[in-house]
Amino acid sequence: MLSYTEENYLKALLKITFESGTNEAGTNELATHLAVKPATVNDMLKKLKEKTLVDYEKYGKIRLTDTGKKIGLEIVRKHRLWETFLYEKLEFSWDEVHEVAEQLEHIQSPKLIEKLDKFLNFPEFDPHGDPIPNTDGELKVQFKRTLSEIEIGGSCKMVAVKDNSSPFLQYVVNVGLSLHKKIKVLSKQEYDAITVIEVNGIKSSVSQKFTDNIFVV
Amino acid sequence: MLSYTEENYLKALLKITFESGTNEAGTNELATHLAVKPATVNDMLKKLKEKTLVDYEKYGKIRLTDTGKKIGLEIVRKHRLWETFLYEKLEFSWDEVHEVAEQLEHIQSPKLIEKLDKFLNFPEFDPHGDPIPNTDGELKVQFKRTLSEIEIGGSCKMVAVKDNSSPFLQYVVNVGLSLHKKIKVLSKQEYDAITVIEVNGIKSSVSQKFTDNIFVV
DNA sequence: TAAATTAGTTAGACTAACCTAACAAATAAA
DNA sequence: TTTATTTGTTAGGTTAGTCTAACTAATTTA
Repeated sequence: MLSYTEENYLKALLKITFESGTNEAGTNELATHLAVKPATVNDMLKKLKEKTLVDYEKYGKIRLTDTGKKIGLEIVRKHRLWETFLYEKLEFSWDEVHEVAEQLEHIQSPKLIEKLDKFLNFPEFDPHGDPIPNTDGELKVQFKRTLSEIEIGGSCKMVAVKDNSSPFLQYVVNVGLSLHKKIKVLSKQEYDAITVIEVNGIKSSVSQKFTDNIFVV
Repeated sequence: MLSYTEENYLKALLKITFESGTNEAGTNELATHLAVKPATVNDMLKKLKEKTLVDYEKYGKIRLTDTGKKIGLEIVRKHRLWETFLYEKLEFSWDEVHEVAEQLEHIQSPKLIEKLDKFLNFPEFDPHGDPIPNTDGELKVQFKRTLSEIEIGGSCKMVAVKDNSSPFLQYVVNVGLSLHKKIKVLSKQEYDAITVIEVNGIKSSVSQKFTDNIFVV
């Protein structure tokens, strides 16, 4: 049985290594992610290595072992199922689900998660469009691009967000967007990539930062 | 913000002081309840006193302050709402809900509890028949007696159980009983108080220990 | 390639929650 | 009312997870 803290380290490592593409992470990087000091991470890495959850050598890169990855994915599964529950059943808004799910993901009860999954009718994606790993840690990968990649005059459908922070999600809601909404790209400035999009007939000008964080198909 | 552990101390104190009738608890008593050593309780009492959650003097009795009681009741509220959720929505059985609710009761999110309460349609009693405190810590008290107090030939309706342990609850299910079921008391041995009851037309012989732990009206 | 910067490590310290062992106070029993 | 028992306290120690400060290794830049 892992502690709350150990679980958080695995989850953060999963995120970092996945996003980096290289499957590797550094001490400082992980420290920043977890909002602790590098020295603290160093101590914890020794413990995680001892438990064969990570692979790492002094001054080397950090990698998750298969077991570490599996446990990390279980936590992600729990997190995303809880987010779905909060959003669909308890009427939480898009930007409120994450914080509470951060706590709920640590509840230890395999039965609870199975039952919750069933209660939610085995969802494949959470309210942010992120795939929910199944019991074996497998997840549906959907082909997707960022809104930035859509050519002028093109149309697409929003399927996920990259940034899960409240300010961003509230901004998304403000321009009339939500999951599965259709977006038209009307124009784009050469100079600063400011893009004019149309959602539900309403036009908005958004930045590159914004379009980079919207996933579409 | 209280720690998980501090919350458990308040909850245990609420239970002990309520059940004793005197509104007081002792160090050893509390230690037994929490499965820790008296020395540990002693340390924690100093901290709780510092935070004005308990009243106590060296070698004296432990009493909850109004604040301590209020917080304790909030935790009981959360615990019982979660039990109701697990039982009614996720099809957990009677004897499985407690353990998971012990974890869920510590999730910090007032909004979550409000929403859950609404989702469950503002229940007043949990699956064991225990009253759920409202936002102000008030709870519906229902007049009730134990099954032991019912005279021979009498009838009654089960409204709650006193013992929440799995073995007892499974036993209750085995004799065909559940909340709001009608019970007939057919006979009772003078010598050892073995009682023959009838539920749904099925007769069972049960001990005094059993009848003491069934609440009826 | 030598100096500067960044990344990672170590040692030593702190807090919360627990423990054991020894002791003191209060209560019950002889 | 003295003794025995139960109950509660204290002192000192442990572990997990955190920190700071000082250090070393690796990498980047001039």
